Amino acid sequence: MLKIQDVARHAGVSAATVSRVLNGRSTVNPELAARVHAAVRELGYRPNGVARNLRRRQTTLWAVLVSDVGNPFFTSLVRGVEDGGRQFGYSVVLCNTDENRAREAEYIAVALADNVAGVIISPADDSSDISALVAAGTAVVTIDRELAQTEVDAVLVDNEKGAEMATTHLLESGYRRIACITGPRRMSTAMQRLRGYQRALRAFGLSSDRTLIRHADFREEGGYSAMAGLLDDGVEMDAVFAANNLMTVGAVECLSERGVSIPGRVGVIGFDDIPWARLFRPGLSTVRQPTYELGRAAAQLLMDRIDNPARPAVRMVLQTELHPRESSWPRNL
Amino acid sequence: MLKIQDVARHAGVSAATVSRVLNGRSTVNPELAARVHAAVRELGYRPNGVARNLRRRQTTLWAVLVSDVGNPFFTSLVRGVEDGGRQFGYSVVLCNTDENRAREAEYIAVALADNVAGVIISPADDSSDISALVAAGTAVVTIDRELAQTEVDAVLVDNEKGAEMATTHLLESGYRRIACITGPRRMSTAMQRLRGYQRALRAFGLSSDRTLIRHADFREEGGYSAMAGLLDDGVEMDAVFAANNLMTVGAVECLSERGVSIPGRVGVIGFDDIPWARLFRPGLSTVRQPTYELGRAAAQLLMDRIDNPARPAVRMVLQTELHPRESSWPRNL
DNA sequence: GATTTCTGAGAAATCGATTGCTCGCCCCCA
DNA sequence: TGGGGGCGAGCAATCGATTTCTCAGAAATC
Repeated sequence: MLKIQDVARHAGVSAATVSRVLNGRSTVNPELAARVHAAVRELGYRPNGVARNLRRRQTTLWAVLVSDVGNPFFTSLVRGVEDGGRQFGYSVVLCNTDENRAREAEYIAVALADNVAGVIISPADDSSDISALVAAGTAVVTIDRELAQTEVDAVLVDNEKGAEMATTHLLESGYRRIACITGPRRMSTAMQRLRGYQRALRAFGLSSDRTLIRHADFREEGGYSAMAGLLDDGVEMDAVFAANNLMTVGAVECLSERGVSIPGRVGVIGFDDIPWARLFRPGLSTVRQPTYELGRAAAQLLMDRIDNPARPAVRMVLQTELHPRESSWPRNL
Repeated sequence: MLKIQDVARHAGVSAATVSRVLNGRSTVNPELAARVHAAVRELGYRPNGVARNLRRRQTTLWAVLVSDVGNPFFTSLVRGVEDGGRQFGYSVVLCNTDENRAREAEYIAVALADNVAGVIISPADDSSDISALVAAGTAVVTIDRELAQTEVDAVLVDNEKGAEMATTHLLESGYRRIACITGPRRMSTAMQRLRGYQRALRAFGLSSDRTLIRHADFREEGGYSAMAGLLDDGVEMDAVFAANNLMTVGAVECLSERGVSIPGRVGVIGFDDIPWARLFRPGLSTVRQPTYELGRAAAQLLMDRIDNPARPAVRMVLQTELHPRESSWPRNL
């Protein structure tokens, strides 16, 4: 591989000048600059990024930590981050944590060792430890989920409002005994969506019934077994609100397997969209989150933070959209 | 940030010794080693990866270039690569090329500048230029698609066989006028799947009819308009084989929009699985590719290649699986 | 007991770019 | 004409770890 010295020699200037020409940090005699550019072109020189990173004490790398790109929610979010990153000249290192605190800690250690310029993280739970990043002065943006302790930039959706919309939609469609399958107690999104559900019931003059509420793990199996539990317990219900996409799918699978007709006997709505939900049988009603935009917004915030480490933390909240489909078809009242 | 010198001072040894202890490349007096370890623990020292990378002239980074993680095929594949990479101590930089040669070239340039240890690439087309990588001695594995010119490791699926299976399945289910919506002519997968389709017809004693064959772009819109074209042209057909997941979805959308019943009037089967295809209306028949395994295999091959740059190129072919569902329900013969 | 070999630790070079410092040169003004 | 100021280019230090080289002291051999 060629080094800057080779270019310098070829152009008859010093390495410093080559560097200055390539980085444009200071004025250089146009004639010398032209010679440098010519030399670069002729030799096909490409600066060694690692050396540059060492000297600058900054890389052009971002780490994005999510539980699993396999979840369409994160797929689209990561894509948003990547597009944003590319626009600003950063590459994105993909880190799947599988909601595992140890894995998360490991990736944070790698991010620190590799001197990444910034980290976008959807914390495994509300007490995930990002203090090492903060201490090292690495730019951090949390996304989708909130952190209890630390004061960092956050990009969120209005979970409470979205869940309220979903539940209200069911209520207005004539459903009255609405079950709620939400996520783990230690996850901000799960609790906010539960609160939205309860608020909608209250606003409708209904009291919330503990037996209708289940906490699962935000995974397909979790949704499936929570649904199975509701059925097995003989809980009286005519609809279910599932607090994320995978659990919605799990719940639907359980219902179809047991021959419970949707929405005939149980109406269904899920938080977060599912790709091609309209092609499902029945078409699944969902509350769509702006997943791609979430990623783009996080990228923008991270960039801002890198440029201005001192600015106060921002909390950005995006809105959801109701997509009613057949699974929550109005009841005959 | 602490440096190796600080640790050395704290432990009362030289920096070289600290390095040797941490990397275990040479024997060190156990007592000194213990002191070093203690110092590392007490200070919370973490080696600077960038400096290490510069000196070693090797990073612990892989780049994975795919057209779009948003496509469930690549999502799962990338996840496989990431899991494999993590196992071997590599982080994965995600690069979405959107089938765009310029974008691809850009990412290759970045990979080169950043000295990544290896690249896993699904080339945008069969003449994508990876010569710069090869020239620089970077380990490369192509995945999913083949390259016409270069001799590099490749992980593929048996596209021809899979397409043949799909088509034969339709034939055996009583369909006779089978349309084929395949991808661009410059993509190996598209051509192989088309050949498989034709082989199945031939084996069944049917000649292949040019009007039944359409080339689209492997995207949802492409599938949609190819399907629309077939209908608008009044082509006589009773089934359609779509050569990838997104085009299958597009074709199905077109059919449902126009009220063409599946499989009543047109049977459908698609190459490559779709998440939750069984929940679609109707359940979509597919040929499943082992996407995650593809990624894992590529990771393994890349690792092998890094360890042994001289070994001859390997071509690994994985098999597909037929998943018949309602959309290709047997015809009344 | 003297010489050679071996072991292991420290000193210093190295990876390749960036950047602070120095210095020469030119311009301008007194 | 001499001195101050400004600009631009080169030298050399620097980023922080790894690794080669060197050398002291212990062990081994005759």
